[in-house]
Amino acid sequence: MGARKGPMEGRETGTLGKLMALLDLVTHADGPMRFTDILAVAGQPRGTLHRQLVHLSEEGLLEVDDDGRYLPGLRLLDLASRSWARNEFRLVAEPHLTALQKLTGETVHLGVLRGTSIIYLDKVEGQQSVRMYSQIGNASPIYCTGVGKAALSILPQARLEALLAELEFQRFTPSTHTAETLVAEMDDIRHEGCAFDREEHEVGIRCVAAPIWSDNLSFIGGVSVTGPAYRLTMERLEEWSTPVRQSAQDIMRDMRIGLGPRR
Amino acid sequence: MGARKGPMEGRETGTLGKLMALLDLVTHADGPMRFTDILAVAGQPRGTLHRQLVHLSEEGLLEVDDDGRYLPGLRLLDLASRSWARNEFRLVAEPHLTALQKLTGETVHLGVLRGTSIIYLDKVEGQQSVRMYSQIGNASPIYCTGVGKAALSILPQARLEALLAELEFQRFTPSTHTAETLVAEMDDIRHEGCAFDREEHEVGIRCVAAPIWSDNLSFIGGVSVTGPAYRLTMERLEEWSTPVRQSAQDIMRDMRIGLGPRR
DNA sequence: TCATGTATTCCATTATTTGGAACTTAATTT
DNA sequence: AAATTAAGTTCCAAATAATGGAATACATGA
Repeated sequence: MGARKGPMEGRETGTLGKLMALLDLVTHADGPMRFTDILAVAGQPRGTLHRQLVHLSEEGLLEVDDDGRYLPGLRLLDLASRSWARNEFRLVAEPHLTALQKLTGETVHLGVLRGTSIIYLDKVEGQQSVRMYSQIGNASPIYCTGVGKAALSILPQARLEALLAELEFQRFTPSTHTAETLVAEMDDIRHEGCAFDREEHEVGIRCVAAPIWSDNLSFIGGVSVTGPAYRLTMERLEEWSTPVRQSAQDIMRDMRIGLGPRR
Repeated sequence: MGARKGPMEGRETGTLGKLMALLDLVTHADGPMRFTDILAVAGQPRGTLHRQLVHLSEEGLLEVDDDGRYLPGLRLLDLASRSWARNEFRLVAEPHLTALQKLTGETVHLGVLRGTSIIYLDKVEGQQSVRMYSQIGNASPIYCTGVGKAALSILPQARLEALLAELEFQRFTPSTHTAETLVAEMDDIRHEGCAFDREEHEVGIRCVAAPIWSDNLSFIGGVSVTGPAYRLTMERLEEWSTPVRQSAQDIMRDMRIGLGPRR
């Protein structure tokens, strides 16, 4: 296949890139990893890997438990809490998310397109079930979430195709899209101004989402209302598409004010 | 003062250390920074700084807005959400935090000692005021928070002194401790098994906290109940010191089970 | 004790980072 | 519009840090 050396050939971040790849590896694992476990999958020589792990640990990006196993470090929490607290999109959207939650009584999400994933930036639940923070920061597939499909719908054709080419479609439920059915639905979404998730990511969960974007498309996201299928019938979902679209509009309006005249 | 080259001389993390220092600088700033702003404070030559910023941005640790200003990147959120979701201390403690919140009706915090700060790992509020995630991940001073003082109280003398030597005492309220008054209170805390925050960090906020530690002191943290002074009279706080201490005990018991027999 | 799996250190070689200066681009003034 | 100043980017020889194979230390259990 192709003569290129590998995927992501453009990325040249030197030492940092290698260290971040390793950090990702350990962070995305199911549990703590011993040195040998990492050695088996990291494809680095012993000496190199050892020094890299020591450096990451000394910086607090990884931690070593009493058994010498490596796991994600708490320094990441501190860094992320600042990233989150200062995110302008989230700050502007917050009151609208709360209002939408009160109106519908269901869970409201705010997400943003990053690469080929949706990253959730905020979540407002009704009967606060104590599970705060969860979900926030999670990277979810773009092709089977409401926010993801809404985001796709406003991409210009070229960028859409480029993105689709990078996707791998995994089947989560019987309704999960394939490349073909996803493309087929795009026109509907563009026409309606909102996207429905009909149990495409998780059985028993439905959602309606509307896109949010900046004038120059330098960023694209969305807002959604999510809930169990027994409460969120398709009729109810249609009904709520109006307030969801309205929320998206309101957030966009406030962002323009917030940013002021460009320069 | 002393002949050492600088603080943290032991840390030798090469390229990573320099990049993380830069990441911290931008992340801890009040707002987005332009290249020149960073240049003025980073103490790095133009060429070097530029490449570092490009590398951090390509990895998603920083982002560049439409005006070319740098701010914390969302990659941090993804990394942190995994660090948080998998944190064993937090997972074990969670049901106990919820129980304690229900019993007292006030806000419950879980924190862990990291260096000279307390990092908050979880928070359970009553009338969930929608402000989820906030506070979690925040690094707070050790000498004027309940959890911080509780953690200090179980440190062995040598480690306590080493830590105190590194602290700079900032006066947040009229009741904030100085080095002397803090040391003086230690015996009380050790005797009582819990620490009170008598509006030492924020006027109008009181709290009672109990320490949590592992057998070998490889980790130290605490649990606390926090609330407004008008509700949390000192009598009420004394009353709740019992369930708080009990929660700490329960969490420690469950952690030992969770970790299993050491090896 | 010895055997075995695991983690750490060493150091000559190799690759990356460094930083001053030259260059490009954008914004501001005359 | 041209000139001036400021802001950001690129270049490349020298300095520095990362690499990786092999030797060494450490832990565990027969």
